[in-house]
Amino acid sequence: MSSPSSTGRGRPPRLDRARTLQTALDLLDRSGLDALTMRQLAEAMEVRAGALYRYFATKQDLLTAMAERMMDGVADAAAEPCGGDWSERLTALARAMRTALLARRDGARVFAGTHSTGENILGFADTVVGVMRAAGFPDDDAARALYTVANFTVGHTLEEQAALQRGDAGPADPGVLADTVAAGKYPHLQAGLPTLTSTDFTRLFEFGLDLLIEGLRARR
Amino acid sequence: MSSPSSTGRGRPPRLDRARTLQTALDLLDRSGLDALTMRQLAEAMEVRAGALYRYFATKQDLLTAMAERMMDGVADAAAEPCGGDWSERLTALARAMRTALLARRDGARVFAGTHSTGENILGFADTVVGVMRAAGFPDDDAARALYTVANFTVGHTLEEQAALQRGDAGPADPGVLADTVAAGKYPHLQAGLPTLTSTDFTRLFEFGLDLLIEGLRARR
DNA sequence: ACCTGAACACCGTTCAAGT
DNA sequence: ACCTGAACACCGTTCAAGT
Repeated sequence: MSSPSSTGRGRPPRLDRARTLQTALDLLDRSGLDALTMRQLAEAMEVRAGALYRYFATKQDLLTAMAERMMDGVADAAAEPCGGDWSERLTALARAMRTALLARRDGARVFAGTHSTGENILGFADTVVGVMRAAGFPDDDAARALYTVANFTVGHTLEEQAALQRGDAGPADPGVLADTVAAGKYPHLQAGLPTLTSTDFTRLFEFGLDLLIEGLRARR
Repeated sequence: MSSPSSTGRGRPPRLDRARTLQTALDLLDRSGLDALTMRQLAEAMEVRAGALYRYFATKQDLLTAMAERMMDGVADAAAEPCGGDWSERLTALARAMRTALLARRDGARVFAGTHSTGENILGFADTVVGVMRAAGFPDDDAARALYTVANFTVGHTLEEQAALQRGDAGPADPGVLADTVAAGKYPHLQAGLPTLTSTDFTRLFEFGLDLLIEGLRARR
């Protein structure tokens, strides 16, 4: 064990993994992913950028640890609907994942850009597959359901946070879209305009999630 | 009209939007998104980086144009299943989108990071909504179906290309996962291991797409 | 009109040297 | 053991000046 702060020898460290991670998450919320640089983080911790590399080998490692931490407690959502069947549990898990990503600025982008193998995501994955197996789904369908729900949730939340950051009112920007569509081309988009520019991302997410659940029900 | 190369005055330009865009796409395929810098692109075009800004106001604008170009012809996929019903057409459109993103290195990342309002994506969106409306779906469900299918497709392909770039054999890396899972925790992941480490991303995509189609069928 | 040269204000990362 | 200082090899973007 030659990892940092292993014994009481030497100066007490001004840095540690946990505090660095927390400061990084705070900085993410304040400034967004593009402004989350090793130098800005170092400044927030009152050290030089080089010092951070004692605790995270690369910035990618830091981002992975951030993604892992975002998923803290998400798997517990399966236990919430006590008497719930598989569909209620799976719905609760997907909602909890979206909520966790939405809870931090650029949360979906951070998650999509990393590949954690920590206990929070593995625990989440195990829980989802477990719910499906307990419901009688074969192992391969249970595994595929995990990916489908997770990929949809990430894809949706990526779009949702991007639209929020762009300042769009809803899934599509009303101003831009209305002008283009009014020209006469895209008649179907014109018909869908109220929904396309609606602000209700939650309803959009629930729609897609419901499709997946119904599709799984049909397969069972 | 004071845009570049408007009249025959002055030196013939060594640069233009179309050639720059094509070179950028070629460079993307050769080097990947992280190595696609304005300086590297300029070098490939034998100019200095500053010259590119006469044709694209920002790098983000260039990436948006790249994403738009990737979607070229994707909407045509709806016409392919000639006698097909809405479900076959929607399936064809989703497959065509995934194929288009897979066709270029980091295609999904480029697409997810931009927000084109060009005729290729608007045409794609209009076509998808049109297929759903023609099938009798109400306008709001048609619009939501578009987002659900698109967000799932982007989310899936993002994961697929990330796994390919990581060199994983399948959706999850066998080596890493097998070790962690063998420890005894995550019993459900252990059961799903064959599928989780399977190399068949196409099958995974088709599974999710089928769930969405079946969910839509149930709603209609 | 189109491009160069040079700068501005940054990046992630490394590593000898200090304490 | 832990951090600084300084460097390396880059970024995106701007803009006066050349041709």
